[in-house]
Amino acid sequence: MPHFADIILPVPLQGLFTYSLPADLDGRARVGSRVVVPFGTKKTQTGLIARLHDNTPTGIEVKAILEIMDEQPVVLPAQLNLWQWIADYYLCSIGEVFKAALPGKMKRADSPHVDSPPVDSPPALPVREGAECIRLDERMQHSKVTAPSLTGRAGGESGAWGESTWGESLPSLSPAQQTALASIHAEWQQHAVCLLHGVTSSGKTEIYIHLIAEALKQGRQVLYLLPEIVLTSQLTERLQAVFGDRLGVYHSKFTDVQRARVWLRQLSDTPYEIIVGVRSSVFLPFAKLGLVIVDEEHEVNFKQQDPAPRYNARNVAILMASRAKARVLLGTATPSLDSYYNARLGKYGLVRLSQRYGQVQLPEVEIVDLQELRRKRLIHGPFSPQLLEKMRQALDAHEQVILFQNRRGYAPHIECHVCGWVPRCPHCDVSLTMHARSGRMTCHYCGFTTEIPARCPNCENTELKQHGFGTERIEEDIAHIFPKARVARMDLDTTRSRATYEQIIHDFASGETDILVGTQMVTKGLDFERVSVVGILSADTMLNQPDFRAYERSFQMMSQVAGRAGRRQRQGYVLLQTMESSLPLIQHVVSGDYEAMYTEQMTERRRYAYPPFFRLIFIYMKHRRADTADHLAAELTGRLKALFGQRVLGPDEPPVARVQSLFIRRVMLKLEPALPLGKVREVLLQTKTELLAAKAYSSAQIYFDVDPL
DNA sequence: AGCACGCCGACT
DNA sequence: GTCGGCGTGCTC
Repeated sequence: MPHFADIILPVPLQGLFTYSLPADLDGRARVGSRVVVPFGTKKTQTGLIARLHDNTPTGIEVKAILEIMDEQPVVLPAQLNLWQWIADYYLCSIGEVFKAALPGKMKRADSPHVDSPPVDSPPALPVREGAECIRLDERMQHSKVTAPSLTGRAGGESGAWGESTWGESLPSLSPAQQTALASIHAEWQQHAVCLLHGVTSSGKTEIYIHLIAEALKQGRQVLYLLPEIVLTSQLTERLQAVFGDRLGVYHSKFTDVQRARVWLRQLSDTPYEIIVGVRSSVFLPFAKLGLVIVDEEHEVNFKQQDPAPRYNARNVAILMASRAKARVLLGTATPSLDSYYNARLGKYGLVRLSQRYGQVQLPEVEIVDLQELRRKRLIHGPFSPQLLEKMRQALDAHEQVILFQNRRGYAPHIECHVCGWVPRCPHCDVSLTMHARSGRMTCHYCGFTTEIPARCPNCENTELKQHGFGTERIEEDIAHIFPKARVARMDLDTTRSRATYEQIIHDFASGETDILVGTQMVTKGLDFERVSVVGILSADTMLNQPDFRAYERSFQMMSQVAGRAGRRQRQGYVLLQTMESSLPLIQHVVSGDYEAMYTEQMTERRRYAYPPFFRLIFIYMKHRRADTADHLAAELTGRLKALFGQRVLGPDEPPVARVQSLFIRRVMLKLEPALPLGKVREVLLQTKTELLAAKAYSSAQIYFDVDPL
């Protein structure tokens, strides 16, 4: 009988914590079970058993585990290994991974018992909070379905989704799709990962459905990753029509209880065979993973930005799949340079689908030269005469329009007409964005808001000048220009709740709105049948981002939003407004030439030693005092330069150098792929620990962003 | 990250 | 006289 347990606790501290196992509990202790332990000054904290052993720790006062919450593990050994890999690779603590992985409900010591999942209830159903709590441990009692779990249907109702039913409802494939499907199989003979480069509207989803059905037939599970929740409803409907209740959905707009249910169900004898979810679904337990689909694989959203773990779910999924001997399909119309490079190198298979489904033509893209229009004084607001004319034609023909402007709010900057005063966030180094609807100015970094002043606080002048156009302003202007058109706006401000964005999408899909104005949300893979015109109002806001990926990302966003035009029957029309009409990248968007963009960008990446040729690690430092942040950054840079030489760049200030009253400094590490990461990791963590141990820097924060996006 | 301890400013 | 600011140190 082991006497000690090494516990993972949800704290940003390296390592595990050793507790003693009281005699009355030791028979119940399992690796992967949750425990309640005393920690620090806190009475209780929920942790997870990572290891059981008999090595008496030295030099620390060992406390005893208070309670074991589970009879059976809630985290599988394979998951624990994955957590450790994530912590190592992304330079964070395993406790931070634990925190991100487990649904909140399952991490709380005060409510250790989760509603047991009624085996058949879909997670989307509203849950009666506070309904009778069944012990988690009893969940196994629900799995008295005699049928084999993975090959048969999941759940207790009879017959509705028997094999013949769903087998017959598979969508038929066009010759091009059939060829692609066969090619994917062929590539999978050689490569675990296959990249499906299929133009927008080429029918990738039908191919996915066939692949899913095949995996299920082999008794394996499928993980279908999507970059964003917005996309789940449309897709879920399509998949549910084929696979019914064998499908589970997992994302953050579901309640904790719903997510906990999905988790527990995946541990039961009757798990969902297909999980559709956003990045956090890579943390779910899979006993028999056979296929991972990463849809829109190029999306930045797969990388978690803020709190740690700053992991890339696409890459984690690929690793997971390789460990489970599962196949991976990366699908997109605009591959990330990284994935395309891997395909070119022969690390991934590559399959192309260059025809649109049903012979629909790719949209015609017309460049609108904003410089010329300004010079000739032919444009005042955000709309060119060409765009307005196309919109008018579309509306007259009862067709729809999408307008893409990658800025929310009303006006990104306002300024006193007389003295030049600009309202700024008191906590961050940014100017406030004006939101007209709420009558307030808001910081898009920390959420600070304040009323729009009636007069300049500096010179008392009442004229405040607005610069630039956000989606809110676009929406308002459109309402004036086309008073009869029904306009909707889709951005962070209008989609706070799941219901509202589903409503917006539903209304547009069903033709109840004519014009959809939005931020990058409208560029994602949404299917609308009657969109004939897409307007990209300002390509320049994307192109001018101070980021080496700005062009790659601009190409992706513009190509994706262009792909929303003319999805059925007729050719769509895209107007691309830009100040830099002669830029090669703009030409590549017009000609839909991914290869040209790839070749051009890869030349730049190679020349300046950026990914995919080099691996990047950003080291961020934050402190409430600017001088301390500077000193720390200088000290860290000096130490790293001594070890890594030319690979260290900086320190510099990120584009927004102060957020939430903390000054931010940044050091960039460019590492050649051959460099062993284990050693680098050790050195970085060591340096961090040493610097934070110094009294001057003890209240600073240091963290790493590995493979930043 | 929390959380408590501890040492200096404006308040009933 | 004390409430409370956040600097400092610790967590098996």
